[in-house]
Amino acid sequence: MARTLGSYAKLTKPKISEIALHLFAERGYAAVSMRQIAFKVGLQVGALYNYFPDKQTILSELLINHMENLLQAWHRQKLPEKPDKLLEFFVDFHIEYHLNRPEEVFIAYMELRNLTPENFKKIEKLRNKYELILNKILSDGVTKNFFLCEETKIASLAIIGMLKEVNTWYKADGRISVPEIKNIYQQIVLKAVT
Amino acid sequence: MARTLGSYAKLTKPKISEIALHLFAERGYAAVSMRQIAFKVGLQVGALYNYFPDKQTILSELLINHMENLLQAWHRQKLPEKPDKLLEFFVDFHIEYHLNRPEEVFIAYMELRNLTPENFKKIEKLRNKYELILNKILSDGVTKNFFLCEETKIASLAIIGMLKEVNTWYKADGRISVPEIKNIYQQIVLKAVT
DNA sequence: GTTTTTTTTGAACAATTGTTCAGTTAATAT
DNA sequence: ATATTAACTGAACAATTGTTCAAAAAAAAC
Repeated sequence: MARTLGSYAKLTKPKISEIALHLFAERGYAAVSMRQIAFKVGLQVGALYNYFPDKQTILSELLINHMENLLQAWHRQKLPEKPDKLLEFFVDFHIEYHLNRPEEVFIAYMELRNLTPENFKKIEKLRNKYELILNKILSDGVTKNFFLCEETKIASLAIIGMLKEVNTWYKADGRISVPEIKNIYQQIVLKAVT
Repeated sequence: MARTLGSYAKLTKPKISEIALHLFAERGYAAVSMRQIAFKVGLQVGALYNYFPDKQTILSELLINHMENLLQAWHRQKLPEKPDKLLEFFVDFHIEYHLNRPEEVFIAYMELRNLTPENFKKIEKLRNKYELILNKILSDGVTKNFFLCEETKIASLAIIGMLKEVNTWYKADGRISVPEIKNIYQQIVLKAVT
């Protein structure tokens, strides 16, 4: 009878998301207009509304997907058993994953404000999940007498905070290579909880 | 002859800055209009332009003042001599200063993007100055055999990163008091470089 | 009270915003 | 080929944006 759903759409929607990601990261959500996105995709503004009900949904989908992908990626890893090796592995994983997705990472904590309360809560939940992964590594390590740390909750936040910082200064052509960065942070983190 | 310059202006300009600070922190620079600022100050839009040549200058003044005040505050401190005590003092100072100015801190790294390249460089320079303070504490401590740390530059960034994180989760009515937070971070930081 | 200057108003400017939708084009299944 | 629907255009909507400026108001010096 007729055309099947989503022949072009299957290509167009990801393209919109991708371009929106670049623009949001570069200029900030509020400073990017729907027309700018449409132009870069090669469409007129109206067409965007075939794929997203409004501007905000473009952003919230990006953020939610980012967090979900992060969690899925972690759970696909084969984890070492010894707590100290596991902590090193986490540091490694975090730096690797986040340095490979600077734009997602950037907007993931720059543009939270522009989410509806509902979407904001979704992100917050996913964040907590991620933070709990590290928290568990630490508390398990404490139980097994590998680590010494009274406030594992705060330590988790502190560690994630300092890992996150890497994204703000790392330059691919910089003085220090990624493996070196990982090493340095592994040492600092391990010492901090030993 | 006539009216003296700045009778009301001396009150009005700081008021504009203060209200802009609140609004920028709450909604983001791009999402706040000059009319919204004017309304909260109790003026018409046009009047704002007696005090600031444009919207961007309101922001850049806030950010530059924030960084300059931070550096001045540090140099007013009476510093302990022993490297480990000095590092503890820095942690203490940083947390104290930043927790007392959550809005300045927030926009100081959320809204950098909205500065002209020129103003951006100014801020970057001031940031480097602050970071060098910590870097010097660490390298002095290494020289005097108090600390063990190969990459003091990166360690500085890592430490500031993890201290900065406090502002994102601290709640005045939370489980943990400010002195406790300071203690925990002092321990983590000290261990990380020992 | 008059003069002088600061400070504010209020309206206007052109440009841009997110969103809607009737109508057009294009692809695909029959 | 034809019918059907997916995909997109293009124009319009009302609202809002930063900024400007002549004119009015308000305050202080004389």
